[in-house]
Amino acid sequence: MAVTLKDIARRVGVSITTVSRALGGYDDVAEGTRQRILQAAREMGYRPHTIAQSLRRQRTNTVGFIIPTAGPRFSDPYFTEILTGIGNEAAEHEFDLLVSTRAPGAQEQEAYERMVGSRRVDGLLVIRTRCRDERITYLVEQGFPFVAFGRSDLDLDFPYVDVDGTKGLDEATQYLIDLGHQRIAYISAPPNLMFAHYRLAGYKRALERNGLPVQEELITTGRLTQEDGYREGSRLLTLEHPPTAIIAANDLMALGVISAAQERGLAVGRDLAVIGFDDIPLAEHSHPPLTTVHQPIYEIGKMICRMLIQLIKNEEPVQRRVMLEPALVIRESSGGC
Amino acid sequence: MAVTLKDIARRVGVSITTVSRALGGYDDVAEGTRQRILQAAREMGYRPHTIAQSLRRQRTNTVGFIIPTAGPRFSDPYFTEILTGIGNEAAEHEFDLLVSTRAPGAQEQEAYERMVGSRRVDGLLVIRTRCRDERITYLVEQGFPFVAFGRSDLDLDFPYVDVDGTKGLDEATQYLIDLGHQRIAYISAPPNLMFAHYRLAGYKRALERNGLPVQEELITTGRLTQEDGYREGSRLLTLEHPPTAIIAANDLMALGVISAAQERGLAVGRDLAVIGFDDIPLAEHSHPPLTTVHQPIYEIGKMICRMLIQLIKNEEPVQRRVMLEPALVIRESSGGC
DNA sequence: TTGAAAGCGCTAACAA
DNA sequence: TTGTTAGCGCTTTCAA
Repeated sequence: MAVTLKDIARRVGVSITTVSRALGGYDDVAEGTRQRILQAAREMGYRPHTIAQSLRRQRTNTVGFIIPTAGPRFSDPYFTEILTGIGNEAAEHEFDLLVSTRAPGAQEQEAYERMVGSRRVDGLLVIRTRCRDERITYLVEQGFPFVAFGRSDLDLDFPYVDVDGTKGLDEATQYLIDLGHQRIAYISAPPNLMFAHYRLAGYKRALERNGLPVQEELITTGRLTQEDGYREGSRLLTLEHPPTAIIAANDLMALGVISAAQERGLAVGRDLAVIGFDDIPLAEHSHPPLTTVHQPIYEIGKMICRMLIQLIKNEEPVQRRVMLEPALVIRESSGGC
Repeated sequence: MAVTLKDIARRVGVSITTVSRALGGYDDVAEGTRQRILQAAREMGYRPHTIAQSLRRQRTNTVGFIIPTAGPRFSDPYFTEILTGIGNEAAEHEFDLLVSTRAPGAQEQEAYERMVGSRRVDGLLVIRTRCRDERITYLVEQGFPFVAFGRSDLDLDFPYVDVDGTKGLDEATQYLIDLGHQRIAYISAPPNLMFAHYRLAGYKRALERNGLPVQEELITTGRLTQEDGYREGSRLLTLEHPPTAIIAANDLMALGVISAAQERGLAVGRDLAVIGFDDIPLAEHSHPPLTTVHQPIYEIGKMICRMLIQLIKNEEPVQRRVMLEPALVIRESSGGC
């Protein structure tokens, strides 16, 4: 059976209260008593009963994270990386991490309501913000602490971290234009995702600034999977006037584009330039290595988790709205190096 | 403020106990009373306080999962997929999922002790079993419920699910031999992982059965990353007598091998055959599509989670030791189709 | 410096 | 069929 404060109290011959105080690090315990209690606790292998603490303190020391998965074979490396960041940061603060996996939709919303309503977590992490994001509306409405990765189009004030996708895509596009490309295609993300618009805007802005036409036939959409990148890439490459460069809204789709190009016997980097977004580890070791807009995914995971914990502890976070600069990482898939 | 049983009791004019019983679905509550209670609960938006329930019932309805991450940029798609399986199955049983992310080592062991000791979870999921696996020794010692993905070399009885890696690699190797390959290299997994040995044994068994020599220079090891696959692939391909086929212990390394081969101007599937293991979604859409030994990762996640929940609920699981058959999925990277 | 007592929200044994 | 009581393990007043 597990050791409780009661057991220690009985053994040392003091009250439960005193044991609690000694173990809690309060200074109104005589030094001798404290020593005896600490030693007994150590010898008996005492561990606080987190659940009991939570009930009493009305704080769970747990953050919740509902991963928006897309079907069973969902496996975007992006999520593992951000989860690692979140998990490691939580551990540093001795917070636990409660995870749910739900596809966007009714069940997902239910998961949010469950986590909030059951008071199992002190706060939530929301990633991949969406247009008119119901998760955010709900959490703001409930006054429940949360931090998002991504901005929102709602007129609501909430803490978030985001990467300037407009700037990232502008830079990527400009880079291709500087290399002489005139027909640059873009595979966008599902339009319900906030970042889809920012990135698309950056692509268009760069074209317009350089006096290049924004052509509808060169803009398409995929669901962020390698499969969709492959399919849309194939489609673009079989156009009557195919593009000489393709940018994808994320790396996974860019890798799909590379497959599509290679299947057609094109040498990526020479016959076709390809650029992605995210800089997942896979990007560096693809063939050819993928030029991409880097966002520090692991660090972002740590950051949103840290901000949330500060919020929970009522330490005002240093910054409520963090905007990070993306960085174009030039590798071989874009040619010109 | 959150609604409690007390609030409902006061409003309906009955005792807390009666409310608890009505909501708990017991049948010793008068139908009229029950209806009034249910309605009040609905109207007031009652949600049970999970933490309080846990403390009282001595059951958390939570399973723990400590993900063995390898560094910050850790992003094996394999883990997202198994996590999705675990998470979805847990949700079906109304169990929560507590996740930690720790690199194998002292901190990881601490995480196990913390989860067990703090009584935050009713059971644990252990994946990627290792030789003399300390996690398993500890959990068996503690008598703590857990289910593993992978066997162990310890003389201990515990429930697990595994895929017959020996058979999988035997089949893959035999397939290459049947295609006429004589020099087949193998990039193995870190030897502390249990599956490394099973798979290696399958490779050797197939060679020996066919009277082919097991050559040390054709057997090497990588840490399961694409980067290591790339590096070891490059090394193998620059041998004086390079292999005509390379099998990797997982898909990520196989993808690295493909990159290495393509960099050298080799056409994978024609000049070099490559086979992986896992069948991550990425494998299907690589260029060329990767021949690989399929294991149903998502289903395994669901299965170990289901078994654990049965164990926790004291329903004896149908099977304590499940061995799944792998299936060779032939695509273009191995040629011959 | 210490202890008694109350109570977080819930369940369950027992009594009525 | 319902209510009273006790208590899960802990923290935190308040009083001594």
